[in-house]
Amino acid sequence: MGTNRKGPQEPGSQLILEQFLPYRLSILTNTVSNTIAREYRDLFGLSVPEWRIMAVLGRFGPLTASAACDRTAMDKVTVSRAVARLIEQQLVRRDPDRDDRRRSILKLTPKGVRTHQEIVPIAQGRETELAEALTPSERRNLDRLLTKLQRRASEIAAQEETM
Amino acid sequence: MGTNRKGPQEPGSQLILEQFLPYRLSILTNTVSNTIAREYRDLFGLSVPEWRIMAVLGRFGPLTASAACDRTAMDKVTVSRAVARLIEQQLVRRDPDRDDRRRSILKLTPKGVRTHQEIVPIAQGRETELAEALTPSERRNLDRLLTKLQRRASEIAAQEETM
DNA sequence: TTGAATTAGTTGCATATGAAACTAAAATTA
DNA sequence: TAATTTTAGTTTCATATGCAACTAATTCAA
Repeated sequence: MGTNRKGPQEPGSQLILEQFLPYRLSILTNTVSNTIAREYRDLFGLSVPEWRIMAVLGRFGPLTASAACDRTAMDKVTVSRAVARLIEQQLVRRDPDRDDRRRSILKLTPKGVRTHQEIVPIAQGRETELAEALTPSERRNLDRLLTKLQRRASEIAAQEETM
Repeated sequence: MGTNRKGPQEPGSQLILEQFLPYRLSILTNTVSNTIAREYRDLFGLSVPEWRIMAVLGRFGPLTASAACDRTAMDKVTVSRAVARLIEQQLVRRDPDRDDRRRSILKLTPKGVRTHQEIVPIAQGRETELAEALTPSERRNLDRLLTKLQRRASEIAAQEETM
């Protein structure tokens, strides 16, 4: 309001979509994700959830499905289906957990390890290409800002949940 | 590489998912979008694409569907379906364009204007709540960084397209 | 113990999505 | 002006998603 220009059909307050943070984040993320998703699909036949599972298994070794959920912040349904396809493609193996038979242990197969090794540099290359739009100090800054925003966004989401 | 610690199953280079920019953007955006989407749905029965169409029509007045695509960066299919539902709900009116009969002109109905006026402050409130995680100077900074990243991301996407 | 509540993970269902094919109108070219 | 190409927008179809219900195993409590 205040000095805010009034819009063509709108006597009250304006929303300047192109400056609206949730919108800008969404556009940026979609631009980035779509590019990357296409590349993973074309080169490796992997979806983003599938690739994320590979990434956490590659980094943190054998994990249960729920640990993979935590690590990737993906829904358990999403993880369950991604894992099913990875097993089909023989990139991941599932062994029952002896101690708790509800669980199973997921790990990369040798083929999975090889694929993972191929993808990582490509993923890093894309990230570098993107991050090169910023100076090193800007990058550190972005890092801090994203951390703060994520913390706040999670708070808001959690709060909303209990209403 | 270099001093990079080697992971449990991975002799080569590592990808630290929780520091990987595309991943972080995706988590943040999903956290924000899901919260907002739930609110729009619960309060107004609108999906995110629907709300975005309302927002650009509220801000930029009567538009064709393809202008709405450009303004929202959404797919024409998404726009077409969102518009169809908005017309059903009598929030948007579609009039044929006299000059070019392939086109039609979309505008908010009076009811649509009222709904828009109700939503804008809520949307702004959420954004404020989120942005309050940052100081004013951090916000300006974020703004700049997002602009730079978006420009680069679009470049990469466009380049990829022609390959 | 044994019955109730929790947790791990999968499946069913209803909705969302986007690529590709399509219809209709307009612009371009021959 | 007729044939071709392009553009606006919709529909179709195949896939993705996520909630809710489910199964099976485990933990908790009486």
